[in-house]
Amino acid sequence: MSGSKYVRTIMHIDVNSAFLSWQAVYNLQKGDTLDLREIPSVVGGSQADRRGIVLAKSMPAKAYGIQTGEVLWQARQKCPKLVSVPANYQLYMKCSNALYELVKEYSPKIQRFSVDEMFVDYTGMERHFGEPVEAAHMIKDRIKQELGFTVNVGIGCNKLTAKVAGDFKKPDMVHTLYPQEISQKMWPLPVEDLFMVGRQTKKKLNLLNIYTIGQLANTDRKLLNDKLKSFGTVIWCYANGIDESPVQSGYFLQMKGIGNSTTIRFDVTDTYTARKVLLSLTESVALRLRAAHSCCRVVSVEIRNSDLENYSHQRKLFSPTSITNEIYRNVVELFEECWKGEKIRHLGVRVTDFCSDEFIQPSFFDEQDRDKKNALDSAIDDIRYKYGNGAVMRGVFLDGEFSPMTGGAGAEDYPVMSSIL
DNA sequence: TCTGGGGTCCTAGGACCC
DNA sequence: TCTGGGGTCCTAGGACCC
Repeated sequence: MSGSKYVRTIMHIDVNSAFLSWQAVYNLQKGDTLDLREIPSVVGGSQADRRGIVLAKSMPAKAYGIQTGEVLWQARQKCPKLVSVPANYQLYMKCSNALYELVKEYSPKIQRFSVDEMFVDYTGMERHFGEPVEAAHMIKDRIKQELGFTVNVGIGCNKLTAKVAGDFKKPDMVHTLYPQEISQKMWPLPVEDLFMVGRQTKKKLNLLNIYTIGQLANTDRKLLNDKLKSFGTVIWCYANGIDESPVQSGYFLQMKGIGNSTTIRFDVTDTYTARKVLLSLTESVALRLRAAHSCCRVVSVEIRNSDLENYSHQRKLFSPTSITNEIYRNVVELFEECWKGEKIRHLGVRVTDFCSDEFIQPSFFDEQDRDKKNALDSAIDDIRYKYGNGAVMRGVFLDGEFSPMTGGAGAEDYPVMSSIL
């Protein structure tokens, strides 16, 4: 009966060193004899393209003090024989989907939280697959045997505690964090181990003499609310293991925004080149928007300059659209309004504030050939789905300097949440 | 010789309305 | 010449997540 002691049983499944594990499994299947997981190795961006950071690391690489997000040349200084392999996002998406398909057998309520994490509502499933810990081991071992990589499974009675439990000792482990275990298992941890407590928040909390999750849990809630506003209340609740948010199965989740951005191989100093990059980004963003059967009401452009400073400009549209050319026209205007003329390292395009594409009321002021433009876009989309993104491209890309479409996962998009609420 | 790319949510300040 | 106040919308920026 212990499985029904609590109102809910939630599991959090987290792939250990996801990108690196997946790459290792793939390479072994391809016939490689070397297992990347067993040597100091990282999945990293290309240094030549100025994307040289560590995206994922093996356990032996971790032993050298190499961290995710670190620049590659620094990582090499820590470990000269470090092996770096490029990222293959399509492969990772396939692995993620395979994981999802397997876990789906154990509950109808699964929330994909990122490419390598998901929440499973196991409430009421005990009669099919046994007690939570038993089932968690079964799921974990099946993933290892059938898919070839390891995961951690955290079990709690809400998403927050399940996620914290999943972060306990790795790899290939099952942990629980039930209410009566919170003070013993979670409170001694440093406060920055709590979900949503990043560098800035850690600094602020330390100034209040809060160093552990337990100290945060036992701080006056009003004081936190004064110092950190509503966010103070959120993390106070988390520190006390309080979280009522439901596991939301994909169908109910709505994308709030779609964006693509890219770091350019060289600093851009002229409008013509910037426009080409922006067009390439807009093509993928608009394709994804249409694939989601949505229109957007807000368009925004982000610039990162060579000093790594970011700024952005956004605009509310007169009427919603999913037409590539309309989005692009706004993108260009926004860019020209906000660019300060410095060297550009990185550009981004994002659309937000969605509505369904079914019943768009064309405004009187809209261009009259909307239907034709929509038809053109969907014809191009069809060709791209059928023959690949390179099958149709704008004339400006013929010189091959930039890809005609930059970024985006396309048809496999699923909502990703950064907040569990 | 140099820091990615995909997201969500919150807040502050200004404009504008009543 | 006194100088309101609540509410909403829009935009920019920052914090956090993976």
